[in-house]
Amino acid sequence: MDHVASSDPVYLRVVADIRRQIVDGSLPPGAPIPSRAQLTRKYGVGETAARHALRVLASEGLIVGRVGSGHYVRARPVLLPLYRWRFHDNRVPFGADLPSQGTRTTWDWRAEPAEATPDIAQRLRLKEAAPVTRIRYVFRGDGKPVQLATSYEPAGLGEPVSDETQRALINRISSAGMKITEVVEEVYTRVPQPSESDALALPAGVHVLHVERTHWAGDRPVETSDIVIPGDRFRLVYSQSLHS
Amino acid sequence: MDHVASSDPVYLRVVADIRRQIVDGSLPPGAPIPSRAQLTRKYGVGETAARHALRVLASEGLIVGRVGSGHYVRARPVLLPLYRWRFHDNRVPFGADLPSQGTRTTWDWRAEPAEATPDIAQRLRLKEAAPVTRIRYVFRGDGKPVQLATSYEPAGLGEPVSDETQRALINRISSAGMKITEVVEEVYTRVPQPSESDALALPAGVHVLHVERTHWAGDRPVETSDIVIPGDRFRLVYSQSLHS
DNA sequence: GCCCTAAAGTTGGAGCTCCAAATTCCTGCC
DNA sequence: GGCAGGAATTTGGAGCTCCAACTTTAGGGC
Repeated sequence: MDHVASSDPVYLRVVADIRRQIVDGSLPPGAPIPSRAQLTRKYGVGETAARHALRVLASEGLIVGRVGSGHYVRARPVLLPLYRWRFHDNRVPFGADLPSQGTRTTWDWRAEPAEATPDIAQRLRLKEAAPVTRIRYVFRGDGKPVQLATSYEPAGLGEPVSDETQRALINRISSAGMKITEVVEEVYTRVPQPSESDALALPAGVHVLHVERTHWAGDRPVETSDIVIPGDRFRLVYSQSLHS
Repeated sequence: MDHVASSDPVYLRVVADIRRQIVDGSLPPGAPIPSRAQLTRKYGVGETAARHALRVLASEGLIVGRVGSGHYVRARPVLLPLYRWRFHDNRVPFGADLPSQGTRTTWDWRAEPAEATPDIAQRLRLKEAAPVTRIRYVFRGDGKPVQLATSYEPAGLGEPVSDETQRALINRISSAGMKITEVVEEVYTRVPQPSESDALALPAGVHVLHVERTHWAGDRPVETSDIVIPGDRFRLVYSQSLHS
């Protein structure tokens, strides 16, 4: 999952190892992370690498640094609940332009049980061949199909959004001057309400995630998924392309 | 907006200055960022600070580093379209427990025009007193009001999601074993489809953002907004508490 | 047993350096 | 004029160091 080649930067080796321990539970919430000095000894790396590793993990939200004390696994790791997300495969294979604002839009969808392929399983953080729900959409602009979309989600998440709901969403969004393809699949996940047992006051809040694969007409496929938070109080981040 | 106090780390000074130039356009897409060596001279900081600043900006997605060449403003900055987000003020002032799964849930909402207070304006990245839409929600669990929510969004984003739509969403989400408060306001923003003029193949994808302020019953107010992307292909990130 | 103080440890900022790999640019040769 | 090759830059990894601010721990005195 995390495989880091030996040719990769050493700090990534450290990151991957600690992250693995956090995810698999050997480092439970609240557990202290070895200090900079200890990491240099343990992994035989320089202080720069140890530092960099800790900074990456902290920026990932997996650990928290407390000045004078140390780094700790976040008391309420925000990682796990977010493993239930949805993967959306979004295609525009017709070479057609997207329907412009005001175009009458219709669509059909059909949900069906399926098994997670290795590809999908990895993205949804499920085991291979785990039960998933595949939802196929055909979007039409003025009657002409302009977009095919296939969405995968872990089985049991519930019924897909109904036709009316989706219509309402699309109408709302297109009235906001955005395009139809902005209607995407999303998974709402909430970290439970914060309590005083939290190591830090940070968590809480709502996470809305989306992973998307887009095949644009007349363009090379781009498989990305990014989430961006701008501004000075926020970190602005994007993920890398899924495939190169 | 970006104001960085003089007591703040110097690398943040550099970050803020370059970010400002990118956002206001003096550094247009594709423009080269001064190199490490130049930054040290220009700002009178050490190489570590210059480096750190560039890394932060790169991790924010505002610039791209090309080995051997330099750092450049991303051809398609992902920052601007995302400034249209929605702020959600979420309250549970009744001391009541949230309705558990299966509880019958009803709610009312009312949208009204308003002017952005300094507080809201800052979060929505609008000018002070800019027109916004305030939407007030009352959520009821088995008839008893359990949650008040106030949502602010830039005016003109479109009508709020209708009652039926919201009902459908809530039903869907609660059937997935999540709680009612997971129904949040979201803003869909899409970066235009990538083209070959992009400095890098990265952009594309969908951003779903949410800023939330939660006042939990019997708990100190927590004002946070976080977005998390787990896994090895993703950076996992959260923002800081909005206040302290 | 308790409290206060001092020492030790830890983070995070900041400085400097060296190097490999990649890009750019310029010079000189044909 | 065109091309090739080498020099100069630049990024990104990695190493080391010093220090202020803070936390934790340990010890000594009462």
